[in-house]
Parts: sequence; structure tokens; C-alpha cells
Amino acid sequence: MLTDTIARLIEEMLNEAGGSLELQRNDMAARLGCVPSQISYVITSRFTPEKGYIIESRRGGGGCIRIVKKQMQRNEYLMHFFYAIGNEIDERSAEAYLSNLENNELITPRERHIMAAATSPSALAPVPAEIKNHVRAQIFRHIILSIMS
Amino acid sequence: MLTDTIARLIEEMLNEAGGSLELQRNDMAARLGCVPSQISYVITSRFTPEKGYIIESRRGGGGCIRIVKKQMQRNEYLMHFFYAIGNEIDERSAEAYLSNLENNELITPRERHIMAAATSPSALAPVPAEIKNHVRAQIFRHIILSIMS
DNA sequence: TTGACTTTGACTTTCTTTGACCTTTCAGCT
DNA sequence: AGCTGAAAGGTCAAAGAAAGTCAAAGTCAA
Repeated sequence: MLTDTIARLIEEMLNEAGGSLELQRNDMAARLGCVPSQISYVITSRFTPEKGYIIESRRGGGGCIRIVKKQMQRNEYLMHFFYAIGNEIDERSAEAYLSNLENNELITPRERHIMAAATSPSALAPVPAEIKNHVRAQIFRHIILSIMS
Repeated sequence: MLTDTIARLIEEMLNEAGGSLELQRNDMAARLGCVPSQISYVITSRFTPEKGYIIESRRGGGGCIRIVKKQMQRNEYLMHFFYAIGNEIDERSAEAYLSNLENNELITPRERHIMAAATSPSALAPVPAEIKNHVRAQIFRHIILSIMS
């Protein structure tokens, strides 16, 4: 069934993209050889809020549909991050984690900025180089814990 | 999308210029290879008063468009904190500042938690005692800067 | 056969891009 | 001072580009 094919495709893309994704309806419809409204149908019937998805969209030129899968329970997800961060983390990885958190709507853009500032190289400038990544991880992990409701 | 490109550019310039900026419509349009009215469109659709921007303009020779991101009271207040924090700060004082910030609705309760976590003794445990308060101040000040704009 | 789910396509709404035309300002000239 | 033309920016409507909506028709299992 067409609907299932499309749904599977979207889920796949969602996984690859790590839980959030923007797609263009016309584009996708053209690639799959179906009418655009089919895509809308799939999204409204399969990617509902009850199933843990958040949908946003913009019309007009350059418009798109944004699908976000709310991962597990928020706290589980945060716990996952907590462990993933580990005992040391460099700035690049920290940035990556932050954008992941933001994309999954676990933190706001502003909170992301705050966290980025708290773990930035310049904020940690006075910290001895040998323990810098350790301190960064420490701060990061404490922050994660603090937003676990 | 053109609109987004222009909006991003303006925001960037605005940040660099510290919140206020004068631009020449024709100039900018020429540089970006678009019609001048596109610039007007971007400004009226994205830099609205509701979003905290003030727009003024002058026609005629040497005319220009002035964009101001108003948040001055806020920023000034934050700047006051920034200087008040100084080069070192202990945990008690940090807490006091944080509740002050929250009471003045410059940060949300959640953001307060994040900041408290980032500057908490346990997060900073690995930092040598002699520079702990210095590092805390550094982090705090960077966070303050990150929410100014 | 009925009812739930799919598929399609016509029509609507929203946002973007462009261009023609309007208004304001300034500098230079009487 | 008053006029004039060039140099800005302002406005608006039309065309274009997406996405949304909804009802009619199709499908399929119970």
C-alpha cells in the first residue's frame, strides 16, 4: 500500500537524521509518483502527536514540512545523553550534542546558547588544559541532570 | 530561499554591530542580486515590532534603513550583572544573582536551574580550588553574554 | 453490504518574488 | 527662496511556489 511505503520511508529518513527532519511535500510526491496530498494524508494519519510526533510546516516558496519524533520519554533520552557524554568531552562534540538536543526540542534555542556559553573554550579558559575536557563534561552532565524534571 | 538568506544576513550584521544597524536598500539588493523591494519585504515580514525590532528609514540621497533590536533595558540590566559578577564569584553569590535574574524575568526558572547546575560546586569539583571562583565567574559571565541580544 | 481506510484532484490559503509606479530628500542652480 | 533632477526608499498588485483542505471515488476485509 502506498501509505505504508511512504510511512516507512519517512521513518527511515527520520532515523537516519536522528529524529528530526524537514521534507518538501511536492518533491517527495514527485519522487514517489503520487499526488502531494497523499503525503499530507500519511503524515496526518501516521505521524500524529499521540504517537509522539510533532509536525510543523510553512507554505509558499521554499515551504516545507518538519517532523520531529519525540524520543522515548524525555528523561530517558536525557539519561542517554548523560551517559553518552562520558567523562570527557571536547567542544565539537558538545556542540553536536547541543544541536541534537535542540532538534529534538528537549531544549530551547536560548537554552542551547546558555549551555554553549557555559561549555565554551573561552569560558573554560582558566582551567588547566589537562582537565578542561573533564570539567566540560562535568558541567554538561550536571546541566543535563538539572533539566531532567 | 532568498528571504531567509537576507534575513540571516541582516541578523548577522545586527549582531556584529551590536543591535543596531543602518543599511542601504539599493546597495544591499545589488550585492545580493535581487530587486530592492525584496529587502523591504524581508524587513516587514521578519523584523517586525512584535519581534522586538524598530525600523526607521530616510528616502532621498544618502537615504537608508535603520534597524534596531530593542532590548536595551534588558541588555543594560544584564550588562550591569556582567560587571557586578566580576572576576571571581562564590556559589552563594551566584545563587543570589540567579534568583535576582529570575525575579526580574530575565531568565526562566528552567534556565535558572541550568545556570545553577553549570556553576554548582559539584560541576566544578575537578577544578583546582584556587581558581574555582574564577572559573565560575568566567562561566557565569559567558552565560550572561549569551542571553544578551 | 457496510464501514474503515486510501487515493485523487480541484480548490484554498499562505508566503515569496518581481516590477511598475509613487513619495521624499538632497544638491545644485537661478 | 524657489525650482529641478537625481537618488534614495515606499507601496502595491500580479505571478509564482508551496502546503492545506475536503469531498468524491476506490478498495478491502468482516
